[in-house]
Amino acid sequence: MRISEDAQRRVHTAAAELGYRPNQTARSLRTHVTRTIGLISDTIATTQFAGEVIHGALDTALEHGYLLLVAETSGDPGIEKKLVDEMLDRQVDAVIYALMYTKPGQPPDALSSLPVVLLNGTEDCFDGPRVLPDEYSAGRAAARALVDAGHAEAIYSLGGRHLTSEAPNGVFAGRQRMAGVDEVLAEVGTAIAGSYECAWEPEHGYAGTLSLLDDGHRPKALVCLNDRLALGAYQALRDRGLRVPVDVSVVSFDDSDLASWLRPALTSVALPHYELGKTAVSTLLDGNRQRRLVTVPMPLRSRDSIQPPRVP
Amino acid sequence: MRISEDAQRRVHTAAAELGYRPNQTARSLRTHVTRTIGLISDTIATTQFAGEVIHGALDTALEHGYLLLVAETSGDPGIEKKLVDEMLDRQVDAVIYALMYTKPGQPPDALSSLPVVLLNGTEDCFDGPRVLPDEYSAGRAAARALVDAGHAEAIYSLGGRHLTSEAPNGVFAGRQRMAGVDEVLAEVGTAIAGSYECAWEPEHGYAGTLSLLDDGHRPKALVCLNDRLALGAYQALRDRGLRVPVDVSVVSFDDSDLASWLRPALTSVALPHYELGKTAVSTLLDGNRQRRLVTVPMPLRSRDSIQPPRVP
DNA sequence: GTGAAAGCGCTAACAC
DNA sequence: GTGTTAGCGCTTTCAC
Repeated sequence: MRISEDAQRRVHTAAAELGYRPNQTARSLRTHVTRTIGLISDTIATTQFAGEVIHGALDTALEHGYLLLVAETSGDPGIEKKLVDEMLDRQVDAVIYALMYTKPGQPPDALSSLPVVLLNGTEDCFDGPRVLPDEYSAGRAAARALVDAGHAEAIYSLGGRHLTSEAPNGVFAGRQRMAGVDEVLAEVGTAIAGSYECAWEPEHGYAGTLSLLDDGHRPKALVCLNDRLALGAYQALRDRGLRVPVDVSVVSFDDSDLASWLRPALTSVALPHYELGKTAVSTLLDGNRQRRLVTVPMPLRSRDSIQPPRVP
Repeated sequence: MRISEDAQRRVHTAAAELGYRPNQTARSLRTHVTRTIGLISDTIATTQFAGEVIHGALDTALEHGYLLLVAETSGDPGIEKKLVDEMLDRQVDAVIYALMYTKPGQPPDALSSLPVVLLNGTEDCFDGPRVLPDEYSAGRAAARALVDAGHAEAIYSLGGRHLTSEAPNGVFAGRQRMAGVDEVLAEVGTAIAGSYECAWEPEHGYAGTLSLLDDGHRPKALVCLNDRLALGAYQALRDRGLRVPVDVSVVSFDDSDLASWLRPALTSVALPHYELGKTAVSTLLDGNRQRRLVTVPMPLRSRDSIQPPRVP
């Protein structure tokens, strides 16, 4: 100790008073760490998804002194390349490569030099951590909610696995959710009475519900594969004079704003956007770059759209 | 020219082949420019607002070789301070200080040293460029849509200026929109038949519509101050056996996803989130730091919720 | 015009 | 341990 404690303290107070902060740029040049994480997404706009993901990611990043460079490719490989280059130029420490919804897709090779976590990507050839919502358990939770209320018969699915001409195998979330639903129903000795396969948009929910009804089906419960489908279902049921939940119980997925806006308020299994963002960052920061799957629970949000089936 | 053109070309091709890119950190240390813009928002999550704003801001930023450091304060001054410090440490070139919805609020003093544009802030004591949606013209456009369809009588407002006990003067958007509506109606020699003042959430839209109806009012047209109120209004009208647009025409504001999901699809004056983001960045980059107001048009999106009034 | 050298603000390595 | 120095990769300045 060549300088006195007093002197040291005086320097520190002076620094604090002057508001001295080390220059991060200079520090980065020397150390090659920028304390900045890139968040590259295919689409941040269309859905409410992104906002919460960013929020969760940012909160966790900030706790560790990191900031987020956020960008969106719009699915355009040209933009993606430019974005990746710009981020590399700025020497981001790591990247979250996020997809708007759970589907195949993986980060470009240019990113292979740094830590990357794949958010929402089902591509299992990606050689690093992937974080995904636990869609299978979500399906189980939805079915459980119905079963626990006493439902067993005439349970229909609206949306199903999202089987359409463009996606003949459906979508990942659909397959997983339906697998969970089917399993729980099987466990209590029953099964889905019918499934209307379609794209997960309100108009198909409306059309699907009408088509079910007009084909003579009499659903006592509807598993809507997302809230937008449930919106369509509500409209159709009302048009046919059926009441939710008195005549038909409804359970759904996503827990978007819609779920709480609808009347009766919709019971829905939440897509945990915020947690997904948090988990992506903490997975990135835990130092383990090994290939693995990190799964985030999807909690059931119980509201007013489920009640025990009426005995005829 | 000491080196031959050929040598120069060979160097350039070699650089391109090796994928050489100048180190932005080193460059920044030397030049004090990072080609990075900070986007600080009070809330990016809750609303779909943020996604599109970020998208627009990013697109424009990228065109100019800039990237976006995105952060959210959650309205917490402590977080805000930390965020601002972190951004200052990283030497962002400029900052967009954005508010989730149009209201008072201004950037902290710590940012006064660099170019800032205030997005969605009504605080006119802020000494720099502000960008705001043109709510007044939006009000005019909504009223015009009704008037052009032949409406003049029994036009009610739902939501009004958002007069509540917490906000006794309402909100900026409400005051502006209603001013525009009132003016257009006055121009054609009529006026609002009544206004239901409330917070702009679906349940109030529902309650407000019912209360209007039950008080003996017979609206032929409803100006809903946002789409969520319109959702509530649709539910209430349906409950009372009134059809949109046959019995009641509806026009709304925001043009959120809801507007296209509702049946009949809702005519709504759009909040141009994407354009707001674009405009914020281009305003930031045009070099003019003077205090001024940049206004972004709100376009009418015509759908199926307006038709001429029935003659009794 | 062209080439060399200084230096941005910091930290890691190195002598003492 | 503690003080000094070299150098991160670039741009700008200044000699030539």
